[in-house]
Amino acid sequence: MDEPRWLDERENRAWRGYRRMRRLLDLELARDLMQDAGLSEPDYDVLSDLSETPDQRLRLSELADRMLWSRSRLSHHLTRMQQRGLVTREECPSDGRGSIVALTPAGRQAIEAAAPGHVAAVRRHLIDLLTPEEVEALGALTHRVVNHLAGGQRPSPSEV
Amino acid sequence: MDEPRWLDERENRAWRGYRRMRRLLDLELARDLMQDAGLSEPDYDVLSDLSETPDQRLRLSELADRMLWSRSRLSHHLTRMQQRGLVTREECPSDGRGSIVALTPAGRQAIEAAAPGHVAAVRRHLIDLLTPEEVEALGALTHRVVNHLAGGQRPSPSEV
DNA sequence: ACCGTCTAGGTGACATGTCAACAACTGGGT
DNA sequence: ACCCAGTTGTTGACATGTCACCTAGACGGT
Repeated sequence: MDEPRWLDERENRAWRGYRRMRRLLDLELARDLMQDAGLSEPDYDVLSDLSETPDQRLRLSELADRMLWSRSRLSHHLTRMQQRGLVTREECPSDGRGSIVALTPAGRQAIEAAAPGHVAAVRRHLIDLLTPEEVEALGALTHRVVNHLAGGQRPSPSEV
Repeated sequence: MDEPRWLDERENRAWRGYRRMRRLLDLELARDLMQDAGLSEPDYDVLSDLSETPDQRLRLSELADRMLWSRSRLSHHLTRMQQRGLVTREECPSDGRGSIVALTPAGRQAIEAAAPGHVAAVRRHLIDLLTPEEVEALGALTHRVVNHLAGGQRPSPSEV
C-alpha cells in the first residue's frame, strides 16, 4: 500500500466543515421542526414527497427509491405514521403484492402547517447565509457528486 | 403568518442536492469503511479524534463536545467499543466524577489501518470531483454556517 | 397449466440514538 | 465545616434504523 494522498489544508477544511455543518444543521432543523410542528425530519420528508405527488399517493417502493430509504425502513416508519393518522396504506389494484401510501387529510394539514416554518429555518440557517455564487456552486457540486454516486454501480439501499 | 419566501429554483437545487449528496455519500463511505476496516463511521470518528490527541486520551465530556455528541450517546458507544477492545476508560485524577477515554493499541492499529482507505474514499467520492475553487467555496461556506449555528445560543447536544 | 425465479412488502431480532432520571462528586458561599 | 446548586458520567426505557428472512404475488419459459 502506497503512502496515501492525505488531504491538504484546504481540502481538510472543506471536509471537516462539511461534516460539522451537516451535524449542526441537522440538530437545529430537527429541533425547530419538532418544536413548531411536532414532526421529525423523516416524518417531514415522507409527507413532503407524498404531497408533491399529483394524487397524494405513491407506491411504497417508488417512495422508498425517491427517499433513498430501504423498503424495510419505510415500512416500519409508515406503520408508526399510520398510527398517528398521517398516512394510510391502500391496496394496489395493478399489483397484488403492492401497497400504496396515501396522505390523509391530517397528513396534508400537518405538512402544510410545517412547511413555511421549515423553509424559513432552512433559509435562516443555510441559504440566506450564502452568496448567490455559493448557492450556485453548492448546487453544481452536489449534483456532480450525486451523479457520480448514483451513476456508479452502487446498490441503492433497497437493492442490498 | 405571511406567505413564506419559498426557495427559488437555484436555491432548491442547492438544498435538494445537498440532502441527496449527504445521504448517498454517507451510505457509500459507511459501506466502504465497514467492508475494508470493520468500523462504522461513528467508530471511526471516535478513534480518529482520540488518535489526534497528544496523549491518545481525552476526558469523556471533552470528546463529546468535539464530536457534537451527547454524553449519553458517547457513553453508550464507548461501552460497545470497549467490549471490542478499541478503547478503555480510566479514572480521572483531577476530578472524581470524571472518566478518561484512551485508545488501546488495538484501537490505534484499527484507525491506522482504516485511515488510508477512508481518506481515499473521501477523495474518490467527493474531494477529487471538485475544482479547487469549489473546495475553497465549500470550506468557506460551511465554516460560515458552522459559526452561525455554533455562535448562536443553541444548546449543544450535551447541554439539553 | 406449471415451474422456477424474481420482486413487493412485512416482520422480528438486534444495533444504535434519545431522553429523563440518577448517584457521585465539585466548588463557591456562608 | 457545611450546604447546595451545578456538573459528570451512567443507566434504563424507549424510538428509530438495519439486517436477514418470510410470504404472496408476478411473470417468463415450457
